Order: sequence, then structure tokens, then C-alpha cells
Amino acid sequence: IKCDTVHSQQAQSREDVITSLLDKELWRSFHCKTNEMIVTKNGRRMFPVLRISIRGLNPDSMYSVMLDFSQQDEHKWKYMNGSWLPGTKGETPPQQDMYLHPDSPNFGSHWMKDIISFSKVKLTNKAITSPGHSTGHTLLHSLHKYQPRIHIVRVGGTELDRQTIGMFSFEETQFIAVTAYQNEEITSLKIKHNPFAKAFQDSKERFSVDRKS
Amino acid sequence: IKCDTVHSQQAQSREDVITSLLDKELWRSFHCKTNEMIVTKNGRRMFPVLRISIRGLNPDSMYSVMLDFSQQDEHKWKYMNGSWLPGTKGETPPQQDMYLHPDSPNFGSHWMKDIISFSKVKLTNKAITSPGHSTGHTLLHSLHKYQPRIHIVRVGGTELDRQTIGMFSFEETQFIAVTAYQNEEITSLKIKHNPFAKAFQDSKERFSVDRKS
DNA sequence: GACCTTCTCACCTACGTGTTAAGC
DNA sequence: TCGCTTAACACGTAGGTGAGAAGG
Repeated sequence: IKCDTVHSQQAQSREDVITSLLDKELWRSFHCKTNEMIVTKNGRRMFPVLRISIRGLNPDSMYSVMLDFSQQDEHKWKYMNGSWLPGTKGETPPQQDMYLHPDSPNFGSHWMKDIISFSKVKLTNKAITSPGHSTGHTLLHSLHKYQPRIHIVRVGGTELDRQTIGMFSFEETQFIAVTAYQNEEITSLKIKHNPFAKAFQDSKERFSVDRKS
Repeated sequence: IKCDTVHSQQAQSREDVITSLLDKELWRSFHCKTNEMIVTKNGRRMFPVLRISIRGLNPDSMYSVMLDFSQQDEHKWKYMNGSWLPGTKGETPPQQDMYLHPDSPNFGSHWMKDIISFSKVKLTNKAITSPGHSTGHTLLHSLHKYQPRIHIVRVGGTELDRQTIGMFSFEETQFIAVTAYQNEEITSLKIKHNPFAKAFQDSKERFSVDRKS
């Protein structure tokens, strides 16, 4: 339905920095069904994992790469009769903290050398999870829609001397935060592609999500 | 025997940087028996793990922390009749590459905030381990004696603009690289303290390594 | 009741141990 | 034979899954 109208990148860059999203096919298969991400008290990883490549940085300059989640609208969404509908009442305003990629800070050469993976970021619905919660947890509101955004910041000699280089987001990575999956097709896609869900690959009825029909 | 003569730190520091070794009691219990570390083709972690704390860095300056292994002498060592003896023939010259702590580079405030652990460094006896060997592997010669050394380097705006701040080593962390444990007392200590060896904790005869006797 | 959240669970992935037997 | 190295193995640690029942 809307899968053909996805434009993959919105770039606002002060330098000639280019970022590319990996696993686009996978992301789009989820996006077509309206993607959902589980949030838990202790934090849940994302699947698919946000992975990007970066070009155009100065190899010898120092950068940090960050991730945050922009609340896309003020609706509380509701899954009814097989589709997501915006709720009537507007909900909570955003107050987003940044997830710092664990390789940060690092040289441009480091960031451009390999794929940059955000596999370790955890989504939570509780402000304070546990004593050892540290960083790595990002607070989201369940049943609200989010757009992941990647920020590239140049860091100078001191910790406060920083300058935003670019902000990048990819429409196919949008999702609705949930405490339990609503759409069974999303569940099936998660089980099919996430290695950690292998236990359920043969024990659950499969939907024909991949058939060309 | 020689356990009482261990001096714990040799510091050569251009600034007032102080590093402290953690788990000194544990390290000394191994050092008393002449410590051994396994080297394998694919790389083996160290146990005990090298863990230090650092003080005296400039919180806002950027540093990298590195680890290397200084070959202590030119002997090939041999375990005979319960003790290590230096072999007659001199052996290979050193050619040591540095293991970069995965948090590198980072601000002084980061390095001083928490304990710095070198748990992920892997010791190998093969130059090229596997296609995905990447960094994290350090080549050592089996049956040679090594002294781990920690280097702190200030890194500037560019990747090559760096200046060594200090080099620190702790005598109780010396070891002989082996492909299989020679001294059964060392094996027992490893099994006793390394959680990953728990499978052997109750199935193997224990030596009275900890009795005050 | 309907909706959403929380918790426990079996079942995985991923990989760090020393052991043992085989290889050289 | 002897000394040393290698590879397969059982058995742990550590932690990521959705399912399902229970809670609010």
C-alpha cells in the first residue's frame, strides 16, 4: 500500500556527509505492516537493528554518533480490526534524551571503516529501570509513533566543544512502541528474521507475509 | 617465596597520572605459583582480567589507553619437576603491536569514572587467526615470559597528533604463555576463580592452594 | 468486560572454560 | 618417546526471544 512511497532519507548536513541505511528490504517489509517495537521496564532491543554506513567525514577529526526517537505526532494509536488508528486525545509532549553510540567519540576514519550498528540500544517505558540501568536505555511512550534519528556531532578538544554536523532519518524505520505485539503479521516477521526468536520458528502458525500471492 | 618481594607499580609519567591495579590479592595468588596464560589460534582471554583505575587525567582532554606485552627475557621456559626453568637457547625477538582499549579514544572524565577492564583482549600464537580476526588479538610466543604494560596516550584533534602520557606495569601480572597449562596449581586457581570454568569446580581434585597449612 | 502492562518461563544465540584425544 | 600444539567436546555464563498467565 504505502510501501512504494517511502523516501529513504532526509538529510540536513553542514558538510558533504552521506549516511545510508542498511537492510532496507527488511525494514520495508516491517514498515509495510506498520512496524512495532516492544518496550519493557528493563529495556528491549530493537529488531530490525538500525545499521548505517557513513561517508564524507574528515578521517582525522573526532565525531560522536547519536540516536534519538522523535515522537511523530501527538496521537495515542490504537490497533483495531487489523489496522492502526490515531486516538482522539492528544498525548504527552516529547522529552528525548540521546543514545550515544558506544564507539563515541571516535575519529572519522573509524566511523567510515565499518558498518555502524545500534544493536545495543534498549527501549523502555519506565524512567528509572534499575540501579545499574546506566545509559543505553531510551524512554518511549507506549502506543505512540516514533521516528529514529541519527545525529553526527563533531567534538573538539574539550567535552563541551561540539558542533552538529548532520541529522539523518529514514522513513522505513518508523515504528509504534508497544508493550505487546498487536499485529500478528509483525510478530511473524520478527520470529522469522530475529535469530533470538528461533525457538518459535516452527511452533507458530505462519502467515503468508512473504508470498507474492 | 617471591610473593613478598613484589613491588606493584613502575610508573613513568609525564603528568601526575596515577594508575592502580585491581584484584591484587588474586593476581598475587597466581604470581606466587608463576602464572600461565593460554594462547590459542583463535585467541584466548586472560584470567585474571587486567583491571585498573586511573586518576590525574585532565577530564576534558582526550586519551587512548593501550595494552601490550613486553617479552621479559630471551629464554624459552620449560616446566620440569614442578618448576619453571629457563631454556638454554635464546629465542625470538619481540615485535609487539598494541591492543587499543575498546573505549578509546575518550575523555579523561570517562577513563576516571569507572574501572578500566581489559577483559576482551585475546592472546594468540598465530599471526593471522581468521578472516574476521580484526583487532583485539595479540600475538605471543608460547613458553615465553611476558609483562603486561598499560600505555596512556593523549590524542589531539588529528589521529596522528598524539603524545605518550605514561606507561604502567605491575609485576604481579607477569605470566608465561602456554598452549596447555603446565602447573596443576595454576589450573586449580583458574577453575576456582573464573566463573566460566564453573563446570570443573566440583569434578576435579582440588589442591590445597589456599590452605594456610 | 476490554485494554494495556507486567512477570515468569522455555528455548534460543553467542561464546568462555578446561578436558581429552589426536596430531606432529 | 617425548614435548608441545590442535581440535572437538561437554558444560558453564550471559543474555535476547515471544508466549502465556496474571495483574491493574
